[in-house]
Amino acid sequence: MKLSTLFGKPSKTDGADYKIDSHRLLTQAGFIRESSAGRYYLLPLGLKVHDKIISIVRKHMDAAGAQELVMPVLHPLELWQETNRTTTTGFELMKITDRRGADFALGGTAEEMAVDLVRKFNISYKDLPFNIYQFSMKFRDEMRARGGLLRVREFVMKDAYSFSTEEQFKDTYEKMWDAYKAIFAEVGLNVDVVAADNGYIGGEYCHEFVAEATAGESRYFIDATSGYAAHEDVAAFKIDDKNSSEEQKPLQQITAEHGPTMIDGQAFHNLPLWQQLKDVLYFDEATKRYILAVIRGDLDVNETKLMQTAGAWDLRPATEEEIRNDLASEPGFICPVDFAKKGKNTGYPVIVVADSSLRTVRNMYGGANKKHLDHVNINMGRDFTPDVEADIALAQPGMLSPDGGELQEKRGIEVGNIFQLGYHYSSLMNSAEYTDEAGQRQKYYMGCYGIGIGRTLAAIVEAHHDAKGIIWPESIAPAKVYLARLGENPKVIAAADELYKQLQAKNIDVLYDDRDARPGEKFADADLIGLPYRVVVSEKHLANNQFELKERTGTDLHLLSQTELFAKLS
RNA sequence: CGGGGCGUGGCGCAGUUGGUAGCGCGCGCGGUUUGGGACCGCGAGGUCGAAGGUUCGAGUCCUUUCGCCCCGACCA
Repeated sequence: MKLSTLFGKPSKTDGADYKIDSHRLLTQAGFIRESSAGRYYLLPLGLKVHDKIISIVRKHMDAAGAQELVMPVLHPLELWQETNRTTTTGFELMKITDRRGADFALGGTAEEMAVDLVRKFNISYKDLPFNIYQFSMKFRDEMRARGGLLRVREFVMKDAYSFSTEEQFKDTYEKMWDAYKAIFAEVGLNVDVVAADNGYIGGEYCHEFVAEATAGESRYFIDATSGYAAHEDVAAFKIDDKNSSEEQKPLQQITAEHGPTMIDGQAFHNLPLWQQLKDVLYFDEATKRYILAVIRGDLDVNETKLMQTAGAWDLRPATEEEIRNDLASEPGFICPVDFAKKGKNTGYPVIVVADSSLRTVRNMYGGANKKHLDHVNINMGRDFTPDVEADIALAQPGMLSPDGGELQEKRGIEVGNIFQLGYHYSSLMNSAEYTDEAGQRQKYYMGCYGIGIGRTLAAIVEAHHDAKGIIWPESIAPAKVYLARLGENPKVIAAADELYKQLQAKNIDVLYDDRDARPGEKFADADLIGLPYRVVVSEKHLANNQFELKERTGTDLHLLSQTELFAKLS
């Protein structure tokens, strides 16, 4: 590669719109260019890195026994209808119609396609387990693209789908876990493996591989002493007892002229926040139910946990009109004691979900479903009985993990995940079965495993850069050596040209800066592009038959003979 | 989708009470330079996001619309 003819040269100026280092550096150094929001051109340098990441992923997937194939990008829409995912995906499905009027979804993930392929082969237990994967462009009509390559609308994903019996699954899942650890280690990323919510993909448990980064969007908690790690959506914690041994006092209603916030209530009663009963009313559009979440006043409702326990899909806060007119209560004074069982006008049912924290507190205070009327000495079980009692609370930094250590909050980039899908898809789709030893048809047990290649690339830059530019780990650098010649002395040019040829002959990837540019510009671009080694050919050192070598990570300049140079680089 | 901001050469920006578009970087050519982003000269490059309107006249005023960025609800 010669820089003089490279398409996509580095640029001195940067745009003002880049908020994230990887976005700015990758653009400035000539790796990517934006097309429209969330859609990027991958330029020659960027593609080299992208390809290297893919090779590493492929190597470890193959080693784990997975088999690569390619699926169509356009998915017959009937398949998505078969699993009811045309409306329930977390991302907007993009659709397209061909000339005959057949509807397709632009693939954003491919569980249905994988099942559809497998069921065409009428498999038996002898074929299990197996794992098939592909690298392909995924389309997601994200509500908001952001952060350069961190969150885009089109990206290459490695997606794998495993098929097995339930007994075999654990081994497959662990193999993928190990493969992912190896992949991210090899590309230079430290990742935390965190328990996460499986969302629209279905299934019962999953893990995200998160590269710690301030620019990341995922918030998660870890307990450094035990290794417990969980996304904030699912993070569990030990609940501290407050006054559960206190004697239950008689329930009372009192006039309470105060505003609608928690703070107003606390100030009025002059009691601790934890003794207040927090009530949050939601409506689930998917199942047409009101969900009243009740929790200790010092905690917040975790909507992901709430949706899981209540079986809700499409949760939104109830409006003031619904609270007043349909449920005969009052914003700021909602209380599960004598709360409506269903909407007066709509008839929609109400279910009350109580957080486990309410077991730790007695004689709570809270509203009485009328403006300026409060209850005191509310006790769960005596004064109201929830329909469901579960952990629906958001973890907070400093709380104790289920293992007893302190929870630390971290931020990171989710670069991969592994899902247990279980029988989710094989139950929803027809003929998703194999024949067992006894000749009986059985549903197979599935898992799926994704890695975003572009996001991984961006995460690597987030983790490896300085004020001057990118610092590529050697495993995925677009080339190993940045060769710069200084000045236009014919002897220097000849020597540099010769060195370039010899490096290529020895299969050392080299980017040759053969431009007629000043030294400062070449050094600046070398730092910006961030190859592991910089070799300089100059009049000054050529007189002694020496070349200068510098590592991107260091500041020392080494003067070496050509033999020494090759020894160092190969 | 809700809230905020912005659209003027490739990039970053200026453009006053409406009067027919300019600066820096970059790019091309010539020259002087050459160890941390040099300098001189010449030059190319813009339907001012789009459509409609007001006006003798619109980058500027009005309406509509499209795109982009940031914050929030989502995810590889």
